[in-house]
Amino acid sequence: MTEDTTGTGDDESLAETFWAVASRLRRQTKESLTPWDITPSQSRALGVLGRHGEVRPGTLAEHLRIAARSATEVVDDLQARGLVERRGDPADRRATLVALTEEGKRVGAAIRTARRAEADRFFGHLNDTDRAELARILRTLRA
Amino acid sequence: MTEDTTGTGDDESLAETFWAVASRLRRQTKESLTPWDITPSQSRALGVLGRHGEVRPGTLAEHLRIAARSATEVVDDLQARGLVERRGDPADRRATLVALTEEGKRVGAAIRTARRAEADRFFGHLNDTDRAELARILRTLRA
DNA sequence: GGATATGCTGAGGTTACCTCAACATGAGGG
DNA sequence: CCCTCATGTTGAGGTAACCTCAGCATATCC
Repeated sequence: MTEDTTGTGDDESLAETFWAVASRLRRQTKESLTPWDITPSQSRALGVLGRHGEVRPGTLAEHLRIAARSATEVVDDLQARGLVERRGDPADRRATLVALTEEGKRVGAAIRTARRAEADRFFGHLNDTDRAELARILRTLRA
Repeated sequence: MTEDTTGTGDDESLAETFWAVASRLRRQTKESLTPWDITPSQSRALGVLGRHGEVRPGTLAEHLRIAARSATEVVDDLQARGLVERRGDPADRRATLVALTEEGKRVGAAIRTARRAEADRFFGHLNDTDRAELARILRTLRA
């Protein structure tokens, strides 16, 4: 009853396996970003900005599913690297709008390409059917 | 070629979706452990110890897929909570063996039960087929 | 126009990792 | 037997990515 004693396989549950995969993906993602000296969370923010144009920090936070305060931090870092800029929101003087700079757009596009290649490498071990299945199942779980 | 523009779904890639799910799972896992004041990584270590009996920190690190130094840290925390103890390895005086205390075994078992329930809640939105598919696909990716 | 809500950010904390280097011990060669 | 080299653990110090709580400015509504 002591379940697997099959050498190296160290999974007990779906969750364990999930985390092992997550860990692997995180490492690889991080590595694929080294040319730009950008962290994964910064790159995710660039992605959102690329897709949505200028947004307020709070909105960015929602898209990234993190606390508003944490979005401020990511924006700080990106701004320090000259990839985004803050403008006052004309509609609400409490608020700020975050937008990509020209450099930010260029880097964002380059990263998108690289990430796609990286994802292909990572998820490329799967055939098309499995990849589609995985996507579908994950979307269910995301809700 | 700009793929989805389908409203609220903020996914660009499989990877994005994956991380959204990971984030959700992490929060839920963390919450389910609050009764014991144990962090997720500590609980993973307890799991390994429960399955493998006494192991050296280095071995523990391999199972957890982290650096040896990081395993030391986890063991420190567990020891401070009285859940594991260190014994000298009689076979090699450089080495240490980490083993569960009685309390550690009890807590480990309780956590295992709770985690199973939590995983059921999380992955329970899936039907059996999807759950099996997910497990299979993740195992492929873990390699 | 005064209470209350909203948007952002400073301060400070946490978790889970990492690397690098020190130190003790083990193991093999000469 | 001693010397070199490998191995196991840990101290020191660092990082990314989050968090909460409190403060300030502005907006909104009665």
